[in-house]
Amino acid sequence: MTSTKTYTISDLAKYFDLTTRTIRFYESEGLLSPKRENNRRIYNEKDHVRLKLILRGKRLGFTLSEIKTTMELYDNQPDGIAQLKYVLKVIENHRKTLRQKQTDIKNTLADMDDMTEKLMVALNTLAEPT
Amino acid sequence: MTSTKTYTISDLAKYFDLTTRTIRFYESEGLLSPKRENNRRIYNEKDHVRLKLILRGKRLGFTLSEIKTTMELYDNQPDGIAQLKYVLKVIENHRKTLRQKQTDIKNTLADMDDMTEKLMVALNTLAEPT
DNA sequence: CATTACGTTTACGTAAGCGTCAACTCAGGC
DNA sequence: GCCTGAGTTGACGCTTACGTAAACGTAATG
Repeated sequence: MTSTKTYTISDLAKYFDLTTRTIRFYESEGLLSPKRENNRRIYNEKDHVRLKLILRGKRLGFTLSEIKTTMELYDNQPDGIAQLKYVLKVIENHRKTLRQKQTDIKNTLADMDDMTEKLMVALNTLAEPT
Repeated sequence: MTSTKTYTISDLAKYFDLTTRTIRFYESEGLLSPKRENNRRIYNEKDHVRLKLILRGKRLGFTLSEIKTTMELYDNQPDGIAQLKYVLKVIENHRKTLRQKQTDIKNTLADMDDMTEKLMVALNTLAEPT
């Protein structure tokens, strides 16, 4: 038994705090393709993971079609040498994008630290008048 | 002389690799408000910095209205104690969001490393047949 | 059997982020 | 005086990522 856990659409909706509408939309965009049982969608572990990855991608600011392209890239095991090299290149580009985001975050956090300090000083001088 | 460098709209467009349309759009959304000289927009250093911050926010996946709200928060020095505490709270929330993004990036990079290794192995076995 | 809960598709609506004319102004060069 | 280049304000169009309502099916429950 390879742990064949399944989920209904509302199971997933609750778990990820989404609406069922959203999940169906992701399917219509080709990001998910669950099995059907008399027309009801049945999701398995793989679908669960995919949805998790979709949301992670969204939090990072990627569009659904970018996320789709990436997942397809990872899904299809490339066969030829050219294919393999191509995928490696694409991944390297993704790495660059993510590293850019990392420095963006670092800088933003630094700005926020500055701001926080100034605010704390202002708060202290207001809260403790001589 | 406090270095009063100024820019035209196309100066900024070139520098940040945007269209002038985009810059005007940001202004119409209240994110920029350059001086005018006989109806021409004149941008100064502060505007330059703001635009840089806008783009950084965009790269991190924030909407323009989120970016606007944040910049307004940072611009207006809060006066009352309640105001100060409120701003500190908001900043703390932003920090949480950014930290979430940081772990998202870390996980994604780890996934990409896994993928890269598999691809390299496949590439080697293809490139060096016994 | 009627209700309730949960699911389905189809279709229209909307906000965000610009692209793309159109129609006009204004300063500088020849 | 005319052209050209750069700037200006509308206004319409398009895509993305869903919300929302309509109209219906199915399964379990009292």
